[in-house]
Amino acid sequence: MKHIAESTVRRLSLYLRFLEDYRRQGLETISSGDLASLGGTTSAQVRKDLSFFGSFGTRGLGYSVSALSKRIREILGLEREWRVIIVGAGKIGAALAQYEGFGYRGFKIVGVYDVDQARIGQSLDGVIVKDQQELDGDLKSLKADIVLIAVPPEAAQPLVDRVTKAGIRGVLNFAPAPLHAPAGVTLRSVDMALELEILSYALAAKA
Amino acid sequence: MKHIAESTVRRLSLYLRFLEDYRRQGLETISSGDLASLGGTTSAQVRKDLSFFGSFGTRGLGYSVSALSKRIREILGLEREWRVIIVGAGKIGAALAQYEGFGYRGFKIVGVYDVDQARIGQSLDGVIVKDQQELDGDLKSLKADIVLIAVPPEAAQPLVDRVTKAGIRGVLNFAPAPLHAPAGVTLRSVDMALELEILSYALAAKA
DNA sequence: CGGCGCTTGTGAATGATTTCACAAACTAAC
DNA sequence: GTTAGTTTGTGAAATCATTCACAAGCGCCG
Ligand SMILES: NC(=O)c1ccc[n+]([C@@H]2O[C@H](COP(=O)([O-])OP(=O)(O)OC[C@H]3O[C@@H](n4cnc5c(N)ncnc54)[C@H](O)[C@@H]3O)[C@@H](O)[C@H]2O)c1
Ligand SMILES: NC(=O)c1ccc[n+]([C@@H]2O[C@H](COP(=O)([O-])OP(=O)(O)OC[C@H]3O[C@@H](n4cnc5c(N)ncnc54)[C@H](O)[C@@H]3O)[C@@H](O)[C@H]2O)c1
Repeated sequence: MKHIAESTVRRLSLYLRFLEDYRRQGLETISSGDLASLGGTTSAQVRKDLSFFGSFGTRGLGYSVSALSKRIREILGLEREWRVIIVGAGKIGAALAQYEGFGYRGFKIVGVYDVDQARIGQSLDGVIVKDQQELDGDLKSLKADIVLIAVPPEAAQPLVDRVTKAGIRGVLNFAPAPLHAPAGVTLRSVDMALELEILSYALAAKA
Repeated sequence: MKHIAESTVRRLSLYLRFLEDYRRQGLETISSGDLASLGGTTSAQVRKDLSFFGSFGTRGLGYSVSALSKRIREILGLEREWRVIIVGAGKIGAALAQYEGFGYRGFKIVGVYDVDQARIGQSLDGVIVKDQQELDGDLKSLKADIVLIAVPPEAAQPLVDRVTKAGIRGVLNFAPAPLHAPAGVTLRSVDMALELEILSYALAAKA
């Protein structure tokens, strides 16, 4: 398969949301134009995105909501369950652990870890916070696929090294630190302060 | 000024972090190669990014850490303070309200709002949660520049309409909903479930 | 003070992504 | 069954972003 741009994958994920809204409304077909106006893009963009993976539509009609949902789910790897571990049960880690938006798409929180004795033992939405010393063993025994990093920035790189050594191939980081992972590991970062700075740039540029 | 790509702005913001690390270490100059290896890009990319705004370096030597920091701060609009209001004092809203990473860069939380009587009156790191009925008036009296949306998805679009009507021109949204804002308003969304789905795609594509 | 070595700044080239534009394929209506 | 009206799928064109490659500028050393 040819390399697919991240922007395309991001949009596919959005299209899936819109498809689910349509399904909830009982609609059976959707056109590239509909998907485009919901997603703030163009119909040509939608069709091009889908065309990388095949042709799923019916000319004159559009796309079957259920068939396209299913296909996008397959493309994104969402037909399976992904087992997720959160490290750092502080403010953001706790919020993530209790976030319903993950479970809904097949991301299951199977463990939460911290160093702080005061936090260990706490229950976060059914998951008990465990001591980070148990992390290395649990990564394997719990068959974790993905680790979310919610520890202070200086603890983030050692943690990446640790979990990748244990075989983890997907990491989503929330600490504002420049991280590096070995080849074969996908590491993404969400940086909220950075998002605000981009907003700041846009606002400052206007004035 | 020519239009600057978001990817460039995002990198500038990263460079600023690295410059601050260098300053903390007492280093006075930094080369495009240094910035590049910290940021996982190339030295040509760094120089090109900076060249959109002028030429700040010294050939043979590199960039003055303090002068370049200052210049990037100006470019990003970070010499001033931005007044931020958070709407939704739930799990993520509370975490954001208490996040130190914002204040550090001149983003000051001046108010937090909710509908839930149980949450109103709570103190989050010094800021008292107020009733959302007071929001419209406070947006002006508190001179807010930016609103962070941390309410359930269905409440997000009405909120965008409301705050933009009150004159807000910058919105950072955390709800997984497709939002639209009038022209002149910069609206960005952070969507964590989407980030996990992109990760899912990458992991699934490998296997 | 002259030359060496390093690093910048930037056009030109390449590569990636988006948009355009239209033939082909289908539905629905009559 | 024919036709009018849609909407897809996709090459080609246009735009946007990154990388290349190198002349020019500057510090430093002798
Ligand atoms: N609070 C937010 O809204 C927010 C937003 C964006 C990013 N972040 C980032 O997320 C990270 C956590 O932020 P927070 O606000 O939740 O801070 P926090 O201090 O509330 O939580 C950090 C937690 O990590 C734990 N920890 C530290 N080292 C650890 C280790 N080696 N192993 C396991 N656990 C460890 C601490 O005990 C603490 O409970 C920081 O890097 C922060 O910059 C936070
Ligand atoms: N928890 C997370 O980690 C997380 C992560 C990503 C995104 N989100 C998104 O952020 C939003 C909030 O999530 P949460 O987990 O904090 O949920 P939550 O239920 O804990 O918080 C939502 C809060 O918003 C308040 N609210 C509802 N309508 C309001 C209105 N019109 N005005 C003011 N306040 C209002 C509620 O009273 C509640 O306190 C949701 O859209 C969610 O999808 C949450």
